[in-house]
Amino acid sequence: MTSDSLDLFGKRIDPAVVRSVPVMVPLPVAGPYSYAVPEGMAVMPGSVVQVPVGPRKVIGIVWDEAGDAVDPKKLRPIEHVFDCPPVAEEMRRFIAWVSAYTLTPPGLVARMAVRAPAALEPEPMIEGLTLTGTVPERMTPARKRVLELAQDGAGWTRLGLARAAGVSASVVETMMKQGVFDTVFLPPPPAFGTPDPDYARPALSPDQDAAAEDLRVAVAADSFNVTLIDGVTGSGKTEVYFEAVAETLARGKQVLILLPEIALTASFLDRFESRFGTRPGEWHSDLAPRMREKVWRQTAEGSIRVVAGARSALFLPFEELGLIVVDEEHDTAYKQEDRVFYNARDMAVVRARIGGFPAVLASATPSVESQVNALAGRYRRIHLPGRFAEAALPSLKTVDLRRDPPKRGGFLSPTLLSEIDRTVGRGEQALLFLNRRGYAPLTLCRVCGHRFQCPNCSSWLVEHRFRGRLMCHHCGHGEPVPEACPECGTLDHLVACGPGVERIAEEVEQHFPEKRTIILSSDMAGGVKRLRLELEAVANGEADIIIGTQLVAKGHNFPLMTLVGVVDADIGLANGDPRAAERTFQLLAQVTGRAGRTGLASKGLIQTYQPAHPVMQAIVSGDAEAFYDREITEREKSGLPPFGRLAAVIISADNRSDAEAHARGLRAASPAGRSISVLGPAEAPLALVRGRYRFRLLVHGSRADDLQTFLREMLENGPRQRGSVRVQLDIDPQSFL
DNA sequence: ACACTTGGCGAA
DNA sequence: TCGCCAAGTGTG
Repeated sequence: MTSDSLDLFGKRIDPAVVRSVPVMVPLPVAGPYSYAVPEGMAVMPGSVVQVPVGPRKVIGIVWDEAGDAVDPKKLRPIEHVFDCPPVAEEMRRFIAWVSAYTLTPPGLVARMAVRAPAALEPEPMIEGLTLTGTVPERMTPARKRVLELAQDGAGWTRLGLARAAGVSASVVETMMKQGVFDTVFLPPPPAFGTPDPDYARPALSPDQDAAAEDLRVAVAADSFNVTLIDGVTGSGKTEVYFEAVAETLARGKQVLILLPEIALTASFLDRFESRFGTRPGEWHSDLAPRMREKVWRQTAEGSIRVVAGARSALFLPFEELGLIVVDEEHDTAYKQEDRVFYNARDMAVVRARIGGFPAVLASATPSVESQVNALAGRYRRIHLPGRFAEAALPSLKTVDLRRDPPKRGGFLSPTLLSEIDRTVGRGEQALLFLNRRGYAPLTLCRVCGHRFQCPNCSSWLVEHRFRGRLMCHHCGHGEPVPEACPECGTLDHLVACGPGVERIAEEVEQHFPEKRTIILSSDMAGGVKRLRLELEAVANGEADIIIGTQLVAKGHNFPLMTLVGVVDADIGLANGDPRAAERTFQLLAQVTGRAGRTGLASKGLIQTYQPAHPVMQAIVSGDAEAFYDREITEREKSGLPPFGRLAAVIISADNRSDAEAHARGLRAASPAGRSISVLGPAEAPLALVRGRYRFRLLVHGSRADDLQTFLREMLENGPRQRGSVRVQLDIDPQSFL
């Protein structure tokens, strides 16, 4: 090969005449790479292709604009164009926007849109049968039945026909051999039925009907708008936004319903089915690979009209999306905190804006930022005033733990215990809520005071008595509970401090030994499947007293539940998180909302040391508006999100001392009023989880060269992308509208 | 992201 | 001097 010709496809070609296209490859690089298009290959922007990168092959998307220019001699050919609909222009713009906003290399965002590799080729055709007109050599009753069924036409498979006729497969086989049937190839049947907007129109209350009409208007406008719909749990938000879904379907467009942790909300699929006559397409992380492919493909081809999915469903290749609903919009599960950092609720709004269609955010306890957007008029607001039909709101009271303390060694106050007694005595269910897994959140040695700490991340190890282990809830580290203190060697002097759900269960069993007690905790053995079964068992009344963590706050319906006791409402109020009050309010409102859904009179008792705290006041009085107003004012005062400017930077480097050195330089360069914190790789995620920082920076030690310049520039001009440095905005409600 | 190369350090 | 592993580099 001479230096100025290119050995492409075995022919020498003048590089000047090789056609090349930009291809977005799934690598953390600044832009698309250029590839040669072999003669006879047809590609267009959006085509999904296989290209070589170094020694491996990757899936890429043909892009619109070229990246950095490259020496034509380096061009390598596209190896394959997948036989699937090209990634739509809307989706490509969305990918580019998300990349810029989250400061993630575009290739890594693009990768999320083509993550069902086998779906890129058409689904294999199914072998079907048609009648040839030939009659069987001997007519038997079985053969006759088969023939009769086959008359009515299309789409029989060998097995399906045999089964429908009630004969064995060999009957059909023999008939085929005799030439009665021809085999034809049929397209595979759609994995999901077509939802019918008129299947079961619900009976709505006047309030709900007005809200539904309001949403229908928003959908009918056929343009970008955002509606925030709120109302207490049980007020019928789902029924109302289903009407927006129906309207969109009637207009021939597809719908995406985002749900947090869909794996656990089977009841949602049932509700959808009873309204629309069929289940929606499902999309979440533990979907079987085969189903994943089907859903991806059929969403792209338009045979799936509605997808209910977790946050990653935002990147599905809808053919003609016309509405996104974000249910439980306040839920933190919408934040993806690895690789590409994004909040699916915000990106859903962006997706809608790019597509020019409406978005609906629904929650009984909206996030403060959505509240702000509604108040500022950027979002339309629909409020559902009360519960529907006979369902009464629980009457809520605080229990002042200072005046009404539990017995020594216990965590349940006499007031709460006697209320549990009364409730289960009537054959109803009581839920005790405590957002702490395990037995005790801290273990120490009574002799020397040694506290068990995680070797990786400096948080306390949580005792799990069932498993006999000490676990780190932050990084997953676990070790057996030792018999002797590792510090002073004393035997049997370890003491558990504070309650976890296991310990509350122990206390409950002491008081109510004859009652059926169950713990519902996300880390119980048996995983998601078992948990789903247990939730169902509880709903069917197979337990009297339920002790649950956070997950019981999430949308499950327990018809017999008439008492909710919050064991310690103050958890999480004093952890330095600027959103602590908001989170606590949401959690308490959601968990107390579990009671009384089917009309039985119900109660909520909230144990707290701070009955005068604004959160407790708001919960007990039901005055959410006042609480939000206060929260917003507080944030304005403190300059915290969503109103603040850059508050802090976390540097997480492989090498802590490198990070410190960078930070020293940065502090010198930083404009006044902006603080910078440096945390090592282990501490940074913990601080982020606690929400103390608005900005994060993950710096990979080996690529830190540009860090100094990058950060200085960012502090002065706002975020930009550079190298492999990644920055995430926590919340900034104005910047994406 | 991932495969490959480089360079620093401990054992031979 | 070798061999190993962490750090660094390039991919079209």
